[in-house]
Amino acid sequence: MADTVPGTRASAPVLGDLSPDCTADDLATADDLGLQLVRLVRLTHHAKQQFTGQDPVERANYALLAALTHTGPLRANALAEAIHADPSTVSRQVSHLVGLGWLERRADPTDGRACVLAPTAEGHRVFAAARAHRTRLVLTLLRDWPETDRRTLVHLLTRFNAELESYQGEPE
Amino acid sequence: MADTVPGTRASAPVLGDLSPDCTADDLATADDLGLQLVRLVRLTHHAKQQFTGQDPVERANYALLAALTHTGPLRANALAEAIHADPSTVSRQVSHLVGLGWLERRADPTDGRACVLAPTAEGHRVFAAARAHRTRLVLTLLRDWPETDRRTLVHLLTRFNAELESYQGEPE
DNA sequence: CTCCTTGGTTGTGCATCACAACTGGTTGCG
DNA sequence: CGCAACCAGTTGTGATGCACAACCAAGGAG
Repeated sequence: MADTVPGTRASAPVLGDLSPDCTADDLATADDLGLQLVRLVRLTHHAKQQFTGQDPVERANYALLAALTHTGPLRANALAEAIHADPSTVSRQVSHLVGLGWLERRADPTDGRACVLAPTAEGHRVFAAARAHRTRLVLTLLRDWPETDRRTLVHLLTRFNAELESYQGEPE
Repeated sequence: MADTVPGTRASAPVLGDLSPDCTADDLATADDLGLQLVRLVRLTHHAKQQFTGQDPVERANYALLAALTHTGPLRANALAEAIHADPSTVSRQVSHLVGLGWLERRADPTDGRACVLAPTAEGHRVFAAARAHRTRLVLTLLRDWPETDRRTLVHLLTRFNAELESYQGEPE
């Protein structure tokens, strides 16, 4: 599936100067991984598109609730940073979720201007339901996989995410 | 990193009715995978954001070129289907790429109204460069990984993509 | 009291994309 | 031959999601 088209891959000429100390196999692996990552993003995007409307928790809102349930209550700016989003974006989404009654603004006792954000009981419930829905989908997709493979994928993907995340902190 | 917040996971009560024949471990794995997938999408999205402008090949254009170099020349509709996008979107993007001289419209000999799309030499060159750039990034991210792990990740991710893709064809 | 810092919100504009309506070439049937 | 159904592709329109920047408001230092 990778390099059936001549002149396309051009590994040697184009990629040859990437790093002196990596083999052609290394390059091929990295190249494939890039390919699959792009494909995954496309596929998930498309999947989200299809489920729009039927799932009550929109994608972005989901990220907010997930972050808050993971780390506990956060201030708006901290939340924005946690999900790698702009504070303005988070602000609007928070307003929305507060309007739905899924999120609660509590005054920070230590700083009057700050708001600490936390999911309400209803927020927790809705989020858990959405999460279950997602998990159900994953289970369906992986129904024929041996458990070890699933675990391995999770493990490697987690590590990859960590690499990516830390890289974004210091691109150098 | 997963379930440190009590009351959040709620695997047993919430996810208990997913499938009778899967263990709690299965659930936890699937749940984690869902989490990591969402995280990955977010991270890659953010990364794209940062590189916007410096990379000459925009994300969508990249997908077009990738599909064409993979499968060979395609008609517009076939291309749209290949990348899971709307024909209208593809049409505009194609116009853009043709304007840049990276894509070529050839009349289909078998059907006068159809256009077969193929990258130009320059298109191939630009795409290869972008691809090399991406590969370089992946190599950097995985520089400390053993090669076997990289291979395993690619393998499992490819399979996962295949599952997802075929699932989208027939959601039932 | 004043100025500066900091947390958060709103204004504005851009980019992406899908749905739907439309144009024009193609083929089949009377 | 000519009209009708059809199909490939394009354009109009609107929705969405997001970031940058300007803007308020609440501390805190002097």
